[in-house]
Amino acid sequence: MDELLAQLNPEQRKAVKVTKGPILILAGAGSGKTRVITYRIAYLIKSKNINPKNILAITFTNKAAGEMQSRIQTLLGSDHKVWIRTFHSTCAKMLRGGAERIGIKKNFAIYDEYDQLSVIKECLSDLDIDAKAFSPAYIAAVINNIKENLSSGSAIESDILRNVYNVYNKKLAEYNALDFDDLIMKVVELFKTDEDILEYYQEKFRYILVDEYQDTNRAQYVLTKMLAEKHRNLCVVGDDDQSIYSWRGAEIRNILDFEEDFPDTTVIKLQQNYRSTRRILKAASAVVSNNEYRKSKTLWCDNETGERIVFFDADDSYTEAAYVARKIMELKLKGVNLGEIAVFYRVNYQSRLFEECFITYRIPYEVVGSLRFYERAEIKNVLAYLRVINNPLDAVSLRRIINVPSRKIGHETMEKISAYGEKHRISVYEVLHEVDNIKKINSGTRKRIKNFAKMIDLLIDTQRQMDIYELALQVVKDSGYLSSLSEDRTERDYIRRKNVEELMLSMKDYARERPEANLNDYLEEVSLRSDIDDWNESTERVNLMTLHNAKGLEFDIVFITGFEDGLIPHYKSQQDAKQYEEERRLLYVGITRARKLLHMTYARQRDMFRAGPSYTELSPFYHEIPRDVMCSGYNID
DNA sequence: CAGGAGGGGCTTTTT
DNA sequence: GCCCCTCCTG
Repeated sequence: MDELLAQLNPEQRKAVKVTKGPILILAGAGSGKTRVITYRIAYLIKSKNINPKNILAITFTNKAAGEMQSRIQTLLGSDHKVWIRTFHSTCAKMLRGGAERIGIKKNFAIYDEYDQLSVIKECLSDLDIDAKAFSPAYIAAVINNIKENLSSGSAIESDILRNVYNVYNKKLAEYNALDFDDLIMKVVELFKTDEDILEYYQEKFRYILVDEYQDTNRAQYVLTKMLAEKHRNLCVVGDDDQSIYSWRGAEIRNILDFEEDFPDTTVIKLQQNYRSTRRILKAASAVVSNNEYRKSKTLWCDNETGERIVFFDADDSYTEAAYVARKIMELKLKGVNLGEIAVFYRVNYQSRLFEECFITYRIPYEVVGSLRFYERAEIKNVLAYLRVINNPLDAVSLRRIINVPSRKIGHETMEKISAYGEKHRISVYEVLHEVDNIKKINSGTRKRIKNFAKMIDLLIDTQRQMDIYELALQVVKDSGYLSSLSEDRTERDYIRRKNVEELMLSMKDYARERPEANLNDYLEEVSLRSDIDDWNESTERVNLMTLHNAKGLEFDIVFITGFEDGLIPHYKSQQDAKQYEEERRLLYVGITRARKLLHMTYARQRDMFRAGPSYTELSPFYHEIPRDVMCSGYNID
């Protein structure tokens, strides 16, 4: 351990060795944060003889959790039992244990954004509200806001919205489902309801560490505080300059006011940057220093001066993409690994132009996110079958698959089924079993419904004898879904079939790696998985991703594209000063990902979907970057 | 009454 | 460019 500690600078060492009481580690970009966190956990176990079971570490993504797991494993040279998870996954696990205490069955489904929108649309149709007057997306934002802040529905002023909120939650309860924010909120509720459970976890997790603390929301903050209250060994790590999730309810306040919440806090600032060149760091610091709302700190470094930041002013977005492609070709010729190159953009749809261009230039690339695998229709369909088998009350999934592939059970029929269920206070799934009582449905349709129900029942019965892969195979065969995809010979169906095959393969891996896991475990993991989790660092491909996804990563060479007013900062963030500052932080995050070389590009014309090309303005943040660290990229020809 | 075809609308970021 | 909704057909 001493050997390890010797590798750290004095501040880092202090961050590892102060194990008692509340600690705030303000870790600037590239200051060796991950190393400090992993060493800290290893130190607790090895030098302080803390039982690994008594440590909880919360990360922002599953990917980060996985990396931390393996790093600690390497440091300790053995298996360990530290809980390293995201907030959502931590809460899901806690709820699997104690949910029944607050009226949730433990096979609850986890609803993602799209499932949530389905439920909201159901509410609107039930309540006869025009979706044009209140858009589902807006309502989702209202609902999430309430839950993220642990506020109550009664705080909603609009009668209509308050009503939707209540009906929405009632439906989730009927479906035995929780949305993302419920996961956190319900655990807080559980802790408030059952002191024994809270005490159990307080006793269990004597040492708590929360990474990316600047991106926690109110609910997560309260949860953390409850857990840490007894032993008070709470270490939070973050950087207010990298807070980029306020739109998801994150409160930068949580990190800025930590010392007020815990007056005896040890504050440690990690301000030496080991990642980027001086010029890159200078640009990043200059940009972010324009923010009012931050803890002041100064990053410094001993690193090389490095190349100037290359700024390219393109006539249009196609030229921009071509510039990036050509620069990448040049780099490749110089022997640069393509995996060390990343292209960042503000919004997902920007990836398309780069993809098209890279294909013509034959540049291998990998897009993180965009068309998210687990959100593709065919994948969601297969998973919906599994979700119904796991939790037949899950009406969103049931509705999704009852007519996929087509069983001639359409909209009208489903309306009748829902109405019947509503009237007799039973679930949709139960209605399927007494469909003969609904005379309004013709006998042919009733027969088809009964066949469907029989198939699901059979799958429910047999699931216990199979692993997840075998079950899914049974599902796609019995349901006729696989053959329906095979029948058509369009390109689209081919891709869908390929995707389903890929899903099946991943299930096979899952079943092999985690033989003890059940269907419930699998579905939970898949529901909480993010794009970045599935991304593997490759040496062969250029990485394309949003600025948000770039957080926590680093690359030798970075392209920040679409450096325009309206994209960076995004036009929807320009009214509000706080949101505007967040856009600046987003840029800061992007710049600080680069180790050696940074390109920034701006397209004077960009196709907006409807009207043809529209003219753009250079980002106002451009003028915040000191002239002397930049140069022009015009000399490409 | 299911389901395909065609028109209109809209695109931030994500656990 | 894609998704959703509507309208029309079978």
